[in-house]
Amino acid sequence: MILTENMLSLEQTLLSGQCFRVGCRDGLWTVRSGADENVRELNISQNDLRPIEEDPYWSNFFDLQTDYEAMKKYFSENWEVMRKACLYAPGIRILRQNSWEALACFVVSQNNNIKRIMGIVERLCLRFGKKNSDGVSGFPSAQTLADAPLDKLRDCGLGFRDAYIRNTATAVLDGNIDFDCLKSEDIEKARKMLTAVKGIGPKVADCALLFGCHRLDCFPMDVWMKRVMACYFDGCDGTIFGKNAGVAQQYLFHWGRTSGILGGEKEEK
DNA sequence: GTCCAGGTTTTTA
DNA sequence: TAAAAACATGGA
Repeated sequence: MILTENMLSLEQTLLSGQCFRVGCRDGLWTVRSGADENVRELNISQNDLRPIEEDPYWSNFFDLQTDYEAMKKYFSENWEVMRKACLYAPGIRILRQNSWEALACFVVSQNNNIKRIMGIVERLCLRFGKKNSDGVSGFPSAQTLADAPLDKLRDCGLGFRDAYIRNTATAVLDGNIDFDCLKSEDIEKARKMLTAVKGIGPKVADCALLFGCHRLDCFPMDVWMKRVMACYFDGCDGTIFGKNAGVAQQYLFHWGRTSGILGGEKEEK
């Protein structure tokens, strides 16, 4: 397979607010993913994506087995606004991230901005995560964060989210949150399993399901998506887009937030 | 100094 | 029930 930029754009995918352990210097992207000593690091540039195609872990991470061309075609043929959003950033894909890491990161994300989220997540990894053989710190385990003193968590910049992170970690340890269930259960049951935790509301739950469990039917409604849906889709919810609504959501979110169409600011790099 | 950030919980009317 | 306030933190 020859991966074109229309099939995978590192910038569009990695900076669309779905993952937080990512950086770019002089066109070289660094991506880290995984918990504790299982963390992996990828260094890659847009003009040579072969390391992704040749490594099963990263092929899966970037979801290469899923046909985004077909989804974009379906969206574009049925909604003129979707056609614009798909043309605006055709290289977006939904990453297959570690479920626990994604859930915890989106708990951090509430009432927060992406730059700060990235900093907090990095400090959590450096302070609490175990390193792999290359010395890269992984995302800390649920056990580690459940056991961490709240003031040590807060030192990472979590603010009022410190207890939310602990609650979430504890729920995972106790089996009240079970990722196998989240991936297979009825979507409403999965949502309830998540929102039972104090600190996880409907938006964070949907992000955890879409970005951490690859539940493509989930359609996180943040302030940007509410504006997009109100302005261009007669106030409908995501169900109009069908079983892959979450993918439509990501194209619309990125378009609405960074194109200036809604009067939004351009995303800083 | 004020406002905001891919929200959620708690309080108030 | 529904709307408003509170919640930490740092950058604009």
